[in-house]
Amino acid sequence: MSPSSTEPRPARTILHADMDAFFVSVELRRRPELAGKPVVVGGTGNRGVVAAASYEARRFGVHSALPSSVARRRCPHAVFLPGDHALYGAVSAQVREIFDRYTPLVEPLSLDEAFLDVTGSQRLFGPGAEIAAQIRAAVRDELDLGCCIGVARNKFLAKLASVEAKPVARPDRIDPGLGVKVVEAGSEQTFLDPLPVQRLWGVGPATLEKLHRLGVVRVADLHVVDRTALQSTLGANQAGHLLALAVGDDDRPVEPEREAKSIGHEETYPHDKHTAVELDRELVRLADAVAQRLRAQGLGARTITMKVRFAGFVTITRSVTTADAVDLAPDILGLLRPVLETIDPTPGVRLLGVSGSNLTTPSHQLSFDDVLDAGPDWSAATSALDEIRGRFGADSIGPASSLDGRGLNVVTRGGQQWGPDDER
DNA sequence: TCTGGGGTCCTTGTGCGA
DNA sequence: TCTGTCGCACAAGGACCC
Repeated sequence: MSPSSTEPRPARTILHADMDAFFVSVELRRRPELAGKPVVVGGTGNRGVVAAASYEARRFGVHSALPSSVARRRCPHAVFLPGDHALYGAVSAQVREIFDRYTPLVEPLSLDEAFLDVTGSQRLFGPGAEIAAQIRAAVRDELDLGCCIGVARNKFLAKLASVEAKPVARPDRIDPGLGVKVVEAGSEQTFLDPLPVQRLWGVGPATLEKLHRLGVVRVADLHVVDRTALQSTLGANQAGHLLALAVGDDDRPVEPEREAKSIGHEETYPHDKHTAVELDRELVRLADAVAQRLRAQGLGARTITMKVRFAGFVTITRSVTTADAVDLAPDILGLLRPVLETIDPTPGVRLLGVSGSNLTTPSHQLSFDDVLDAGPDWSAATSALDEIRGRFGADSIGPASSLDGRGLNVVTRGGQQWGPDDER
């Protein structure tokens, strides 16, 4: 037990801001004629998924992560847009500027969500609910976008509150929602108890199934469940986590700067790949993309992981850990090629991925012995590569062995992030 | 209906040295 | 020398999040 757990914690005021159908709302700013219509942003191919749906599309059961093919069936008259990640990133930065006016403690969760700790801002701007209203007004007036904000004493409650503040699409109408929802001190349990248990952070389909078997359907059920059974079903860690959330306990701080723990790329192909030659070509592109991002952040990876998803959706990962961190594509390839050779591609591979973890500073500085050794100087060649890409764009140059007549680099953010186009 | 891409965190199993 | 155990690091996979 840490000393702090026996002392009363200072009360905090946390906001969770969540943009309304963010990607769709950004698209509507440049295509206002689509306002009021079902609009879906996401993968356009048959293997894509929905990234965002307008509330008009949600009335037909279209939601994020739904396969695009299903979305088209449910709402054939919707307008489907491929998405523009670069634009969303730029608008997200503008939203962030508004948040920054109210507190330096802003923790982005994604392009369209953030936590704000406004505990120290209230003397200047008023209570949390007031700050939330000011932020909403600024986002609406300056950026022509909607957002909902939850206000509570911690991140977990604030996030739940923002969901309660959101508009709701029903088959016959769209309820506009509260916009701002405050969970007042002392009312937390009344707020939590009736909620379905899957609203707790960390309860997905698998955990929900286990909880249902224990008779836990709502948050209130966690107060009376047999704790031994809960622990043996979920493990002590997850059981403790859920019991704490069920009484509204969450002391995680708002962290403005979080360091990445892994950097990776993966790609689903419109048609399965069946040969080692094809997979090797894809591996070259992925390794090059990951290496490029590692170098851009001044990092190297000690662990390199390859992910393979077969036609039947069975997914395996294989990783290699080295003493020295790598940030060059040839080094990553050198580690992964022997692993790839153990994979039988004949059943069909639908996805290949490469990621680096155990991130640290790279260790490819050449020693005198390396220079004497007549091997290729990948470090110098890669620096030149990065410079060319910096000046002429990411597609301007790439490894020749990755060429197959359809472009040089992997599809990165801004491309088909939500699945492949059918023709690719 | 058939499942993206970017991540994080946790659990379990295994190998190894003390 | 053999065996058991403990702690640690790593590998692999699962679950979850947006």
